[in-house]
Amino acid sequence: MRVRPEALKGHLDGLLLAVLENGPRHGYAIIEAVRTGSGGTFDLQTGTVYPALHRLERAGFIESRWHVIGGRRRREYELTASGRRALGDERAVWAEFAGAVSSLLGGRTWPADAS
Amino acid sequence: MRVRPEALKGHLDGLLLAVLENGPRHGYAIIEAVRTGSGGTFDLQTGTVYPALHRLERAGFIESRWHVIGGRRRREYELTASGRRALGDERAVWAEFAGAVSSLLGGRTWPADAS
DNA sequence: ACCAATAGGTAGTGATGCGATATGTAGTGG
DNA sequence: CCACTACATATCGCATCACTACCTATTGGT
Repeated sequence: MRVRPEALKGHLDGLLLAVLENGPRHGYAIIEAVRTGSGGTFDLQTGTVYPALHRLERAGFIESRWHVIGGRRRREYELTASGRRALGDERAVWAEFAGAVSSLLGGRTWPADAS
Repeated sequence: MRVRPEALKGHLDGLLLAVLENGPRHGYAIIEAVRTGSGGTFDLQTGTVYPALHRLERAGFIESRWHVIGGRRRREYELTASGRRALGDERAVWAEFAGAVSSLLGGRTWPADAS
């Protein structure tokens, strides 16, 4: 993780949903997709991802099916229709959040220096 | 707060430092600057800001001085040199973080750059 | 006298990502 | 046959940190 760990709080679910938008994946593959897709910025721990996946499944945003491939059990997660809507919401939230932070952080000294 | 509260985690300090870059402010004024500067997205509570300011002061990123203006006590916070460096770090961290999230979320909802 | 706005503050809570740890299979090197 | 590594899933306790709720106090308007 090249950024402070807490920074991800509140944004993880959206990332996981976005990865699953490109087709079903199992946990390990999701971790890799996030790592490569973020250019190495996010290197999630399994203790981060699996609880998050269970949470998303309880919320009805993803569904899972067990597979056994080469004697190795895999649980594949897939976006539900509800999850697709949630992803849309996440994108809107992110756009507003990122816009607000960027405007404050990068914002050149706006003239509202009221005194 | 128009975004989920947890979303701010890990990014608040940078916003406060950025506001103080435009000159010393007291707590209430900081809250207003964040609200207007974020276009209303971030409406911070006093219980959010004051502990954060104390934390930043303990870390040496800001300094405070008491004033009494019209019988009302105000505590004005000011960026230190160390805080200015920290703000630079925060900006770099935010750029990397936002880039990674945007790249994963895919939605090209967020302006590519300035220029 | 009362009340809203301003101004500063603390305590407790809850959500959640992380580190550590456990379990198990499959393949490789010695 | 054993050690080791990579793959794969899972759980638990911890620490962080913003939030809610609450408190005190002054000013100025009604």
